[in-house]
Amino acid sequence: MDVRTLCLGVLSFGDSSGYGLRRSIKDWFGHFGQASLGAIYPALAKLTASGEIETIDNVNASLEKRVFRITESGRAKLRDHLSSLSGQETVRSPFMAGLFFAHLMDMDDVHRLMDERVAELRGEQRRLRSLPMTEMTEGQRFTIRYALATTAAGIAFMEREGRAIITAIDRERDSL
Amino acid sequence: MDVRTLCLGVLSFGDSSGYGLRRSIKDWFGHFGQASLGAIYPALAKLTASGEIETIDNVNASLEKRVFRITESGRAKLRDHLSSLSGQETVRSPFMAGLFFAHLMDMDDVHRLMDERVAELRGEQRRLRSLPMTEMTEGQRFTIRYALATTAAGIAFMEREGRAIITAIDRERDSL
DNA sequence: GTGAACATGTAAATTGTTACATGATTAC
DNA sequence: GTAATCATGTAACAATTTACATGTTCAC
Repeated sequence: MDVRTLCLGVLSFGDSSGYGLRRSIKDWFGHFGQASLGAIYPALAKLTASGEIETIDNVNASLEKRVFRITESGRAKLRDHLSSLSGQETVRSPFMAGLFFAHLMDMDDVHRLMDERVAELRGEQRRLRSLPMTEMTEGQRFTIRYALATTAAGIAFMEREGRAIITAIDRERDSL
Repeated sequence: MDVRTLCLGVLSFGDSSGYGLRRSIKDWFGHFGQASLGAIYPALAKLTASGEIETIDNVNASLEKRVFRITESGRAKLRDHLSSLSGQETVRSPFMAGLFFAHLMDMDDVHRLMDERVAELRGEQRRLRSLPMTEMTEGQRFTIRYALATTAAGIAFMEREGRAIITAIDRERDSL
């Protein structure tokens, strides 16, 4: 899902500003997509140009804030995108990349990388658990439970094998 | 990890052609990174220009094949990259995106998406299990076991809740 | 008053995908 | 002979990150 579709997705639940979209994408969609502000604003410009979203009148004149609303045409486009989705997931994991090459790294860096990963996983767990599950659709809850299941598996694995691997890598290095 | 570093990573284990790199990245690194041919060839050109890799003499003259080898400078650069890695992982999951918006989709598409996801997970499991674990370093084995743990959790979740969610979404839709 | 968070936008640079274009080798 | 796989490379296009540039509002 690209940034344009991510924006349409958030807006399908309610109006938002560009800045608000960044928060929403991070908070609600963090487990399946991400977008930075520098990508969101141009995306909103394109969506406006193609009539998929529109700006609604600004109540607060002092604060320069534009609030966007999805149009019927935008909803149709969102539906279109959804029907052509695939089950392929892409993962970019600097953590695993590092460990794959742990034999080339300082032990301190390996250690730091593992600590950071555990912290990330716990943060992700916290984020997912803080989402308002009761107000969500079945599908939304499903994705959160799915993400929680894999996150929990990651944490469990790190707790089970994290400490041991550090000493194992260290031992292995001595023997090489 | 960008494509350049991915290429250096493969080459740190042995010489390879551009085409061979694509296979290796897919087969060994599929759980933490990916690269297409259209990205690999330009990356190799840049790495050659900066002296991080070099072409070695071609045995077979009829087949237009260039074999690359990492240089000492390339190994140093790889080490540099590795020491600045972070624990943050980015996931792009059209599958979860789709389910998050399942209330806007055709039931057929939801069904297909789930089938595709399970097939992907099983394929990933097969790939990971077919890797030559005994010939690997501790760190490499760790990443594979980690990836297998999260993949297994995904499969288990789908088996446990996959069928139920389809009927739940359908029921929910009727009630809206 | 000061720092965090809110708020918008642009631009350079990089990065990457997909498709195009071409041809050899291998296994059936 | 024909399909799959091996093999290289370019180019158009799309997408994205990071940094720059600016200003407001809110809570302490």
